[in-house]
Amino acid sequence: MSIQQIHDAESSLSDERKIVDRIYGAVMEQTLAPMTKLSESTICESFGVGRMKARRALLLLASQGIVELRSNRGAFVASPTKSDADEVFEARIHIEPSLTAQVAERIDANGLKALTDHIVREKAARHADNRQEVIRLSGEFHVLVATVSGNGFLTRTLRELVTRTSLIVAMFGSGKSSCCRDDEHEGILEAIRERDAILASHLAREHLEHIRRDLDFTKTHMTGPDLVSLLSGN
Amino acid sequence: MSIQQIHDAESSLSDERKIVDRIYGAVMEQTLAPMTKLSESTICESFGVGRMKARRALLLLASQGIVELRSNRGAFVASPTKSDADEVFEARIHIEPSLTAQVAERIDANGLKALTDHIVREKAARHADNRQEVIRLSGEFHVLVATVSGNGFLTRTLRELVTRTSLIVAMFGSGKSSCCRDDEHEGILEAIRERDAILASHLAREHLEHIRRDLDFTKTHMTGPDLVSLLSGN
DNA sequence: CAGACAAGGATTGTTAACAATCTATGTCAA
DNA sequence: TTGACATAGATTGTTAACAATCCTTGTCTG
Repeated sequence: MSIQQIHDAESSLSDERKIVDRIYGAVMEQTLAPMTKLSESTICESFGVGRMKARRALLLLASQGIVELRSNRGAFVASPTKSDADEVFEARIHIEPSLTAQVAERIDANGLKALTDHIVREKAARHADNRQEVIRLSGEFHVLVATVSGNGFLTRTLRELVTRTSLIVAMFGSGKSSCCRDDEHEGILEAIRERDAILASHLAREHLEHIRRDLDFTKTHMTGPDLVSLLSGN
Repeated sequence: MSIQQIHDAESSLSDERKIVDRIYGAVMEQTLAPMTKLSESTICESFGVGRMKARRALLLLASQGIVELRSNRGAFVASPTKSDADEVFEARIHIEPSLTAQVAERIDANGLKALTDHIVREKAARHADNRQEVIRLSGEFHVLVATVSGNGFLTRTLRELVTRTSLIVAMFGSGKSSCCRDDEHEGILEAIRERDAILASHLAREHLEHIRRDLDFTKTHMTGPDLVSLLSGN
């Protein structure tokens, strides 16, 4: 009976949640590029769900700015503008330094282990030159900091911000350092481990500013270049 | 042609948006109490929309924690727990002081006028003893600060936080000062007007802590008391 | 009289068909 | 050859009917 209920909960609520999570993940590891079309039929077939579930999932993604719904045209992976990028980084700079400071003050052994383990995985992925894994883990580090703070609201908020950052990097990233440098994450972890809230906060802020500094907003919005390069490529 | 398009956009996308906005408003002025059932038929009739629009609106509200969807049971206005309240205030204390400081540094004449006008309306409502209006405007002040900062993401985030705070106050508010004291808002505005970022930040934080301090988590979750009082009342 | 049980009604969840819009292909004329 | 136009296909938006679950009410038994 309870097993049935658990199964029900997994298959009813989690259907949409599962779709949303998968698309979040694909965006975070930059498998899904901005402006990619997400047709209902594609999602229905990929996840084996009805059209209703697919539409609900797309609505949820749209409400979080990951997907853009155009009337009678369908859903597309969002393509943030420079203005969007400014908003996202501004929001992150408001939130993350303060949050990181709090984590440094209050973290317990479990939280510290979670962060440490994550850094290990991140280094391993970087060492193995697994680009997708590196990108995904780099983003997830920031979400993990929110998670160990124990604040569900901020965890959700950061998840959205990090995912949107991934889209921003896909749009405006300047090749070389298109993802977080792991030594910066390591530095933040060190500050947290030593309970140095001020340093942790400072490093978090600098880290965000480094990411933003590596963006290049001069290049045309990837709409043009992408089409042009595709056309010239063929 | 363009008028038609505008109308289309208003009636297609804005249908759900309109429903969501109205429910947000009702929660903010405490017309909608926690745990109130929001049946699909009610929403369909109230807004003159089909069941699909109603369900989509409820899904959006649920994704923002304003509404709770229970499987096969329907949608209910959320009833935050103490733990939820802690998360919301923690998040607000991370965001609002920093945001208010930034506003103090960067605000322009238009923004200043918007905030000043708002305070005037707030005082008028308080003077007229219009409780609902006072509650609504008190909450909206915080959203307005985000709005004048020009950051759409943070505006949306604060809108959600303020609305959830309204539910928290409905659950745990200790009668007397169940809403913001306007002199505190006025003080924050003064600090902003004088470009004193540090003071503005400090006042914003204290203001939030005052609101939180006036909560009373000892009283049972309003589920019990409400039912009991209703029963004894009849 | 209290509590368990069952039937009916009401509400939600799902599916399928229909309508409307957009996109792509092919045709025709300049 | 190029451009506009029309038609056919595909995709999205909407509605309505169906299925499943839950809640209420009434009944029956201990």
